[in-house]
Amino acid sequence: MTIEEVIKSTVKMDNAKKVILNIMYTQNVIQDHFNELIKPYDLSGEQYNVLRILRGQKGKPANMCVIQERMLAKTSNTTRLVDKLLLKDFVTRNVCPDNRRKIEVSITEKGLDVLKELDPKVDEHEQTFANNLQPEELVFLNQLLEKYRTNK
Amino acid sequence: MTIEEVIKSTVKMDNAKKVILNIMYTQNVIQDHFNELIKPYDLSGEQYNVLRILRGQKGKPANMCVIQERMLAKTSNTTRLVDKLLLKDFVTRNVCPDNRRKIEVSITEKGLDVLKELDPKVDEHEQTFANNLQPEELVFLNQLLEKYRTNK
DNA sequence: ACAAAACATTTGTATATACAACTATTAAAA
DNA sequence: TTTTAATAGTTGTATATACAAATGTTTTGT
Repeated sequence: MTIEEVIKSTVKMDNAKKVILNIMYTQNVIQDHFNELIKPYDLSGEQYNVLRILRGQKGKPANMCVIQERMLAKTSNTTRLVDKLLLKDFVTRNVCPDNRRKIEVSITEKGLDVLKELDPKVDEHEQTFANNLQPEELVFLNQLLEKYRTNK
Repeated sequence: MTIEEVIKSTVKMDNAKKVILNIMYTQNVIQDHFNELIKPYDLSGEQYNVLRILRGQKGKPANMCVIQERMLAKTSNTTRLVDKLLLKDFVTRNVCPDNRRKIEVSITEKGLDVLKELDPKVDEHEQTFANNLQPEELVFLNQLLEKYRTNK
């Protein structure tokens, strides 16, 4: 389905406009698909993202600002995302003893278990889309997107 | 900047994962850039989107469900978006005389004026990104994204 | 040592997203 | 014709996004 069909556009668009819409819409499609996947786990997409970042720390706790800078949506409100994860016992939160401005956030066993259970489903989610392209096309798509973002 | 640099990833990712992150992140970058652009106009991105759809009707009013299906984010709450636009006198809203379940939404002169003022800035926004690619690359990027979405 | 600046995080407010429940109206079935 | 089902839109609740202001802590400058 072309982007014109998706938004039922009557007028002709130039490629600059089409690319923007295609990226915005594709992101929406991916996100909707992913939300279906994690819905039974009482997690939002961004909460999942935070858990992934914490697991990536390999035992080392992460400060709020470290989490922030590793997230895709740079304007997310990390405090409140961590609040939600705390309520579900997926993370712990402690004041850093060396610098009391900082907060140390760590993923719990329970959090790791949820991620482990989700791992194969997330892989499948990624593959479902990726399978539509040839391996070389995937590489090229990454290159084009990175080039498209130059200086932004 | 590669997507690994953006999220400061330490571990190696396969291309299926990279593409998802690249699309999600690129969408974020585009949106942040666009939000900067419309901030002075007291419009959100989705509100702007609704106005664009209404202008595309060329005088003919649009029902709520028509607006809904033309939006990129298919789960947006059209009622409340139109509410906000009404408060700013950018649209009118009337019950459809033929079918009282339906609502007819139209863009006002004031709404058209805002769009007209924004048009060159939006074009520039689109070009800023598009200029990073060659014309053929733009075409190819569109094709890859559309193929990537196959059956979704 | 003290004030000012920088830093890390939290809180408040408005809007948006996601989704389920609800109301009203029209169309279809019995 | 009365009930049932389908359709169109609204409202409620929880979460997320965007951004500014506020709080508390540490660092820097004098």
